[in-house]
Amino acid sequence: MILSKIQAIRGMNDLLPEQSPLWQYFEGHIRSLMSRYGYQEIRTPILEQTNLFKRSIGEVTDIVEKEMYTFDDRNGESLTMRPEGTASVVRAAIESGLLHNQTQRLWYTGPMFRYERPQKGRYRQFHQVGAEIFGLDGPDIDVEAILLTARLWKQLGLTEHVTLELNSLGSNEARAAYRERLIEYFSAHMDVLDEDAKRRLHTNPLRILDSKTPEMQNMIEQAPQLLDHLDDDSRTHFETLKSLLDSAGIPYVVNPRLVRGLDYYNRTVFEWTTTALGSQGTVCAGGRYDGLVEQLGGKAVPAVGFAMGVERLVLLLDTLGLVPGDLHQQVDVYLMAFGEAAERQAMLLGESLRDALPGLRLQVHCGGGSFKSQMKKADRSGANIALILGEDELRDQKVSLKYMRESLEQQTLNESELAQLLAERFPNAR
RNA sequence: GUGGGUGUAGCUCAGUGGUAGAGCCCCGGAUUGUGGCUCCGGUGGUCGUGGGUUCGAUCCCCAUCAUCCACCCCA
Repeated sequence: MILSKIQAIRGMNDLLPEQSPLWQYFEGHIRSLMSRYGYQEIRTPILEQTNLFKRSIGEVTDIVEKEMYTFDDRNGESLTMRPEGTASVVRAAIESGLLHNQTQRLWYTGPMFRYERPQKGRYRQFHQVGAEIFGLDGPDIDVEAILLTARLWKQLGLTEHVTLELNSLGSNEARAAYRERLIEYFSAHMDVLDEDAKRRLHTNPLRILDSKTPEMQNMIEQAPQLLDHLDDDSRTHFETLKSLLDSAGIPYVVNPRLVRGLDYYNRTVFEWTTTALGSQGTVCAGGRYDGLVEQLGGKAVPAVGFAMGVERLVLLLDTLGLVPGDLHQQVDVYLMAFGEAAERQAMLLGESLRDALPGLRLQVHCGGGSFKSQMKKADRSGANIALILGEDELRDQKVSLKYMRESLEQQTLNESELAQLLAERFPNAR
């Protein structure tokens, strides 16, 4: 009788051993980078009260309307698996008093959940790395956030493959006023609007500017420009931002149609995009959200942040062949043993080598098998050195050392000679 | 939610209306304690699932599920 197989939930993937070194490589860069800029890690629960996301992301956004994993807890309270990280971080920061008369530079990473049709670079459980900075309202901190991401691209070899797009949404008031003007303008051109545009007219009119429908292009060209309706402060903020980026040597493209999908943004918004991933081209996006803290019940505090999609970036590295070659080599030394007494000895030798060389990646063979089969496993492990503990070695209290990848002669050593040789050979192991 | 492609061995894929094959992987041997190359042998599949047509379906038809890509939207 064959039982039906239980499969992973649609759009939720296992990270298999073959892929994990690449993820660790990426995460390693993130950790050190954040620390180099003085950002502190924050971890928040995956589940939150549903209202948190409704109040922050916006009731009429796609995310809230149809993409959230929402269900009732056993006590009847509505819970939601976080579709993004900012709302939770703001909630936690307010709740713990982190925003009381102080600035904070925070970062986070973890899984996010959105009920969407999966496709390349888009999954129902996906991972983001993000940063949120509170208590600073100048363009200098916006630039810092961008510089941080630019440095990451440089470290990963991605600089030439990504483009920075910039826009300013203005103050919340200016944005609201512009929104009304847009609705007015589009309403006067109802005959040209397609289905999508009509649907969005009163929910997210700014999005209509992004439409690719050919018949609408002329009309969109003539539409009032967001950048022409900025308030003076926002204009100055944006001009300074651009000038700081210029002096830092960071190229960018001003995209007047760049509108983020979440309601809480104001002033600076930016996206890093690539053309190498098909239709999901955004690998990192962020912006300023000066009103959100207050909106979620805190004292008004300016804030800026960004989030990047880990799956997309890992995929990009893979696609572009930017994965370091030695990443998949997971073992330095493979220790084989033949016969019960030697196996017992090998286990002890392994532990003693790990005591002496904490950084050494040593795999001890288990499960017996012929000389040939163990040698084969040593080869497949990727180890540069194989250690052999057989009858002869056991009798002489020695270990044979064989170089698997170089034409160096095999040696027979006692344990202290062995430890010394390995220490020289793997300087980082000590 | 909409559209299209694909589901055959662990993986990558051939194939035919008469119940299946290759390469890789894995195991063993040629080689008593020396891997990679070569050669030989072996394990492994209710051909996604359910129904229909048929004497007979892995193949044709329908449904369903999964997966991929695109739209929408987004990291």
